[in-house]
Amino acid sequence: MSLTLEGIAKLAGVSRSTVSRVINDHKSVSDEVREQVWQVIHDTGYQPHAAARSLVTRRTRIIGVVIPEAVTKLFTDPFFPLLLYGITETCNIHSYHLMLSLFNGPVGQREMYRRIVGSGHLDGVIIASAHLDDPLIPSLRADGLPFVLIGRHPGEGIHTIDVDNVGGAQMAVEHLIRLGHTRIATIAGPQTMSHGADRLTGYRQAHEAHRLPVDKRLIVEGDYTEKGGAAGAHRLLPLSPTALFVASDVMAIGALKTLRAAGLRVPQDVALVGFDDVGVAAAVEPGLTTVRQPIGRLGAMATDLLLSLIEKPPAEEATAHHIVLPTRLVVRESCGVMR
Amino acid sequence: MSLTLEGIAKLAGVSRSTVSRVINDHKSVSDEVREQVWQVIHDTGYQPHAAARSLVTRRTRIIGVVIPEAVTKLFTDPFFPLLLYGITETCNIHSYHLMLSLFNGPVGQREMYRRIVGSGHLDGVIIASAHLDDPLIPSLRADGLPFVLIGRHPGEGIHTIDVDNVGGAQMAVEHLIRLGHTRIATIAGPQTMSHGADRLTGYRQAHEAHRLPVDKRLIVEGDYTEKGGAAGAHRLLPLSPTALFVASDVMAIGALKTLRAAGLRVPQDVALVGFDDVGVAAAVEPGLTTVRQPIGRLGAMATDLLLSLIEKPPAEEATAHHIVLPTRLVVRESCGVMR
DNA sequence: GTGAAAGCGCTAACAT
DNA sequence: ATGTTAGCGCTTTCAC
Repeated sequence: MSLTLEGIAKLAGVSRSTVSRVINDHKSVSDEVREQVWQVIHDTGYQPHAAARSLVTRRTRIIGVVIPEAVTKLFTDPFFPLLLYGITETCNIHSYHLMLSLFNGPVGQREMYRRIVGSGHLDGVIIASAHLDDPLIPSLRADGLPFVLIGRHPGEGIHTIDVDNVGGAQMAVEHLIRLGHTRIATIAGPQTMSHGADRLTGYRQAHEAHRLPVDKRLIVEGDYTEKGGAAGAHRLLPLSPTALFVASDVMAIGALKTLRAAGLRVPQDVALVGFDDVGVAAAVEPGLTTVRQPIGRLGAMATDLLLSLIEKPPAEEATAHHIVLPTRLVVRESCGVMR
Repeated sequence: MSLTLEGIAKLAGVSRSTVSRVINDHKSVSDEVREQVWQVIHDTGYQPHAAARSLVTRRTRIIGVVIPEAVTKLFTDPFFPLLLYGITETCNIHSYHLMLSLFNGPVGQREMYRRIVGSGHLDGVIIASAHLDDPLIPSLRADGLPFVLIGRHPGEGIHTIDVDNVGGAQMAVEHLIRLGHTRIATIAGPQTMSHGADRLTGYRQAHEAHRLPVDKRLIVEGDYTEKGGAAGAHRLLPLSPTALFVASDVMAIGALKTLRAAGLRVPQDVALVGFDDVGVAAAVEPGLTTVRQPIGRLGAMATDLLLSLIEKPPAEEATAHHIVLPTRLVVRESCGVMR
């Protein structure tokens, strides 16, 4: 494959420029010549050299996906695989490539960032960090590289896309309220991450909407691990809530185990709703009512948005997109009916 | 960042070549000048343009990771996330980048392959396909692009790396045999994939080693899904095996459910050993004895091997590497002791 | 509609 | 030890 434009040109009996025009689908080439050149290209299996092309077009057709905090999340959570899947699907459709960068937390992040962004490898970046104050974000803005953030962010003019964490949580808790529960506890996620904060907001909004007071003692914060869920449930049990809204899949598993160990039945003794980051909890506990999130679509839409940003750069300071994908409640027996 | 070598050269009062030498750490530059140039580079935050560099060096410092059959596996199986994690770790250490390609099975694979490999984007590729007859492999060999296959492959001269599926399975089954079991059934994986075949081989070898006959009816094939595991167990129950070796994590969960639904206790009625693709089954069922595989290290070592292939191309037809990482048996109560 | 020629930013001989 | 020069393979004016 050390065939170049020049080679094709010779074989087709035309000039480099003509072959280039054919490849890039320019108008001004006679149908006859175009046909012929394509023939040669196909016969030889020629492919233009990406680097050479990038050098002049300043485009690579590569987008980056940056996932900080890989260690902790990647194993436990099928969120990232699904997200990646959605992203690659869309990349495949549009003939883009995907460069994946995983970090182990903030250490060396700054330097990694420079390596990734500074080398000009990327046309744009998807950041899958829900940290509300991620240091990458100001850097990216400064560099003027198109990027889309998965999650929410307080900053201005940042394109974000997220599943509806607030709405999902609210739906879940309202469901419990409608079943008659009034002492609904929650094991929330980390409040420094947007989904953690949002799901708690939803919990609060549900109470407000139904004029139910929020008992702060019924709110504990977990860390999205099974252990955290178990510990959270442990702290909540003495307060004898009748229902429990757990802000993540994996924590729900932990909470379930604690409940069972305490001899409590679900939903007879404690009703339970989880946030289904993708089905782990539901797989373990088929009866679990959960909020379902379209993670694959999230990845796909993030990519679509990014590509549109890349291909038609928005007019100076056009307003940023903030896409929110609806979540839905999958009701199963774990909520029971309040006796 | 539209600063170029030329710019740095001017600022430092030297020529392009000198700056280039400094960047590429060539010997022949006076310490004084070298120092000075680095200063300017740091001050300006200059980074060489990757495409321009690649165009002349014919190196991109990007490796590809190709995962066919993404749809089916990616969700269910934490194998890929862990593998990716190991790979990125190693890439980070060596300042390589990772391009991820996921396919949905063979459709369009050929064309995707050309896009990925033909464009010259990649210095090498890791193929995470255990299909014994993956069509990518001959193509890659023909192209002369360095690649490492995760899994096993019948072809000559192919660098492969895998966890010890045969040994792990054999260890697991021998453990059951030592506990006194003689009717050990297995739910095997797909026999068209190397790990599927290998784990069954291990099962057979364990029997041979202990001069135990293999009852073919006790071997059923699953598809690595929970459903497949449940169905497999269902087919095996009438044959009343005293022990069960399940060739995958997820299938073990399915099998467990079937056993329970049938009112059978583990290990009292049926002893169980699983193949822990990463802990899903063990998480669900903490008492489950499993074969543990070092998937993260698998990714890391695959990358190390690939990079060494890239950086010092082996002498014409040096013998290929076939690395096998040991697995170990994590014994928990699910094996019980044969009464 | 087509070709000739100028570069994109870098590295690597080749001079000095 | 440093500068000069010639490309790497492509796109893109600019002529014709």
